[in-house]
Amino acid sequence: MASLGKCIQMMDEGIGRLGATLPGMPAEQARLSRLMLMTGGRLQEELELTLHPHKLNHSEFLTLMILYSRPDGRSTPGELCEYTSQGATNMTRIGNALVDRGLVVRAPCREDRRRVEVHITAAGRRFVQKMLPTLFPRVSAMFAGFSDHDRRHLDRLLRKLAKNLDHLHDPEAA
Amino acid sequence: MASLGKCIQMMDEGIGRLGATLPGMPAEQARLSRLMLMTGGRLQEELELTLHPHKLNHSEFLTLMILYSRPDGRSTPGELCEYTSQGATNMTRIGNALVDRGLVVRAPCREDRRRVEVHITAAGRRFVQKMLPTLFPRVSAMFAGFSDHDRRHLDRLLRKLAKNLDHLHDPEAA
DNA sequence: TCGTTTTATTTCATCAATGAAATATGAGCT
DNA sequence: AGCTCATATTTCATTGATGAAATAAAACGA
Repeated sequence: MASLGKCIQMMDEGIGRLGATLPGMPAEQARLSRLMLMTGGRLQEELELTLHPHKLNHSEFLTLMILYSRPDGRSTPGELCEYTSQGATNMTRIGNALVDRGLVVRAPCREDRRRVEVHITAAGRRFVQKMLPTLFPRVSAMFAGFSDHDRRHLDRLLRKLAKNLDHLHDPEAA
Repeated sequence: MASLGKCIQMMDEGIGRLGATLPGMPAEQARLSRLMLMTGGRLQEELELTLHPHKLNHSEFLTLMILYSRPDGRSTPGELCEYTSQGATNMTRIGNALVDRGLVVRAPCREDRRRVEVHITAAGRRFVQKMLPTLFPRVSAMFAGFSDHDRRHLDRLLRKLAKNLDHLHDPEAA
């Protein structure tokens, strides 16, 4: 696997030559897109690599973390679908996987019995408290050398990009 | 599919509560990781959506673009593997797909006949010249409202992040 | 009560991507 | 010539994810 640095260098040269021959090309924006795709992709690999020993995939991890970080530790499959960008079929599967491991339980919802409530269990909380800190050193290392200023800038720019991406599909939404 | 904005809001609340209960958590770095994962993922979906009508997947597109942007329009499977992060088996498949569509041709390499040279064809060039500009409006829209300053900042910060990610796996490499 | 809608699950079918190992060919060295 | 390494392809298998449609149960409205 080539280093990101190598790939980026390659990309820089390529876009340099491309911009010279294709009139009207937004070269700087294209470069930023590629940078986002490359670093984002590598970051995701990194996360999945770290999750693997804990037998979690990204969706399961995300689902569990949503539940853990909720004040009441619960949600419904429908809501979880929303925030994890998963289909309903998949969310049932994710729920099954987490239930099988005793990390969450399902319970019928009192107010609306069509719904199901997914609760994180005490074992689920313990699991998160053990596994999450193993991510901390890696996350810190990723942003080594970033000043407070850098972090605020990156935060701001990524949110701006996210907003533009939202507009791309639904120009009306906030 | 929930908007990125909604997901980010959710994430902010979650990390806020998490940071309060888990001592030693690098909350700001975690937030940036999530932002990178979310926006990077959405950006990738965006790209693949745009590529789909042209019957290209990401790897095929990348491979074709590398060839197109080379001064001599050629490379070898091995080198292409490097820069696309694909295995050799996959690169053979990608080559087959592009050859079948007449966008590239394979030729034996004169200096080292174990190698194969992959050349972009005239039809391949025409294809790129037609399809690539269809991406321009989207790419521009993604970075709408970004000043030159913003773009330079984002560029710099992403490269810094990329370098850190490289170090994470090979602390010796440049 | 009946019909419609919402919510979740189950069933079934893919589909896409990937990759390890065996194979074929040629380079390079002694 | 004979051995080892490098390069690409082929074969075979798997995994992993994903999702459409049918099903079940309950809310909601006329």
